Amino acid sequence: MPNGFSFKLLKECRQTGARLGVLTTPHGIIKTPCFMPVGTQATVKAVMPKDLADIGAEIILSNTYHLYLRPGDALVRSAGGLHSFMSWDRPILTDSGGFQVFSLGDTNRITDDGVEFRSHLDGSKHYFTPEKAIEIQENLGADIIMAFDECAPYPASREYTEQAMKRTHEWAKRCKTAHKRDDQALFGIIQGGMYKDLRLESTKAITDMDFFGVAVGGLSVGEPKELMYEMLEAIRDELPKEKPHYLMGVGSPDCLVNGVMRGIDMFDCVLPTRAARNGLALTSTGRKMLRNAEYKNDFSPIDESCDCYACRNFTAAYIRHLIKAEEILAAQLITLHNLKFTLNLMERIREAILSDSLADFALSVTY
RNA sequence: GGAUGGGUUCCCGAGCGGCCAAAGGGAGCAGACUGUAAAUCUGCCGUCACAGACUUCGAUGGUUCGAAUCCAUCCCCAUCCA
Repeated sequence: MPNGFSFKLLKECRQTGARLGVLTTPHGIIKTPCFMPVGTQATVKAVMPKDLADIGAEIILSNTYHLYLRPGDALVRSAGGLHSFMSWDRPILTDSGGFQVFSLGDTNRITDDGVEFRSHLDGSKHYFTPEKAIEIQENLGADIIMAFDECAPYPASREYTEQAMKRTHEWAKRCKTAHKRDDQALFGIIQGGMYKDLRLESTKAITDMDFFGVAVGGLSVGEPKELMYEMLEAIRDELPKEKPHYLMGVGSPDCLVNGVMRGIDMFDCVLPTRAARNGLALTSTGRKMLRNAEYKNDFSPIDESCDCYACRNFTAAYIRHLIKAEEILAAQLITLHNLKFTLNLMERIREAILSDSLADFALSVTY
C-alpha cells in the first residue's frame, strides 16, 4: 500500500448495490462515487483551478502523453511536479497515454515491448513502453497513475481484442515492477473489448496483480450504451470489493448513474468540458444547445435548479449572445456550469446511495 | 456636363454564351461530441405539389436553338476631369 493512501467502503445501496466510499490520497480525500474533470494539458480547459475547487472538484485527470510531448515531463518535474506547476493542490490522476497512442491511428507500430508513435504536434517519432509510461508519470507526480494499456477500438475482432488484452496484462505487470514512488498509487486497467469472457479473464488477471485500484478501460469507445452496461455487469462481482473501481472515459449523466449502479466508484470524461465549449449545456431538464435560436429571448438561467455562478448571474439569452459573438466567456461559463452540474449529480448519487434509493433516483436521470 | 469602372441569390464576392439555382467566404439554421490532435466537426442554406418543376444575377427591349454572361436604351453607384 502506497503511503498516504487508503480506500474505505462506507456503504452499499440496498436497492442497487452501488458503493459509497472515501478515497484518501496525499493531496486530500475524495468522496466516491466521484467524477474527475479532465485537464489533459495540465489545465481543465476554460476553468481556473480556484473555480474548480469552488464547484467541488476533488480530483482532476491529466495526461501523460500530452505532457510528455509538451512541455516535457522533465520540465514538469523541475517545476516541482504537476500540482505545483499548475497550482492545483488537490489530488490528480494521470492517464498513462495508452489511449492516446492507440487513438492516433495507423502511424504507430505495436510490439510486445512497446509502441512507436508519431507526435500529433510535429510528427516526430517516439517510443513508449510500460516502463517509460511509469517513468513519465513519476516525473509528473500525480497522486494516482495508470498502467500503460492497449485500448482496442470498437468494433474489434475477438482475435485482436484478445491479443491487446494479453499485451495489456503483460504491460500491467511491467508497470507494477517499474513503479517505485511510494507516494503514488498505481491502477491496473481491465480490457477485453465487448467479449464477456475476455472481460472476465482480464478482470481476474488485473485483480490478481493487486494494484491499489482497478480501472475498466476500452469502454465508451463508440459501442451502444447497453453493451457497455452488459460488460460492466459481467465483471461486477469479480471486481475486488475493497478497491476503488474506475470506469475510464465516462460520462454523460445517464452513464454515470448507470455506472455507479454497476459498482463503479470513479469516472472521468471530457464530455462536460468539451460540450460546453461547443455550446451544449447539461441541465436538470436535459441537454440544451444554447446556440440555438430558441434561446435568443430566453432571459432565464440555463438551469433553473442550478446554483453555479453562471446560472446565478447570467441568462441563456446572454450566454447565447456570447457564443454567437465567439466570446471566450461563453466557454468559461458553460464549462463551469457543466462541471458543477456533473459534480452535483455525483453528490446526489452519493446521497441516494446513503438513503438506499439510487434506483429511484436513476429514474429521474433521463439522458 | 465629360471619362472610366461597377450593379450577381441576406452580406461580401467569383462567374463573362450552354456543364449555372449560379464557386468561395460570411451570416443564419440544425446536428454530433464519453480515459481531449476539438473554443472542433458535420449537414442545410431561391421557391415548390422537391429523382422533377418553377422564379432569380439593376430595369426594359433585342440578338441567339440557348443569356448572369452579347447588343441597345434607361436607372442607380464609385472614382477622376471640367
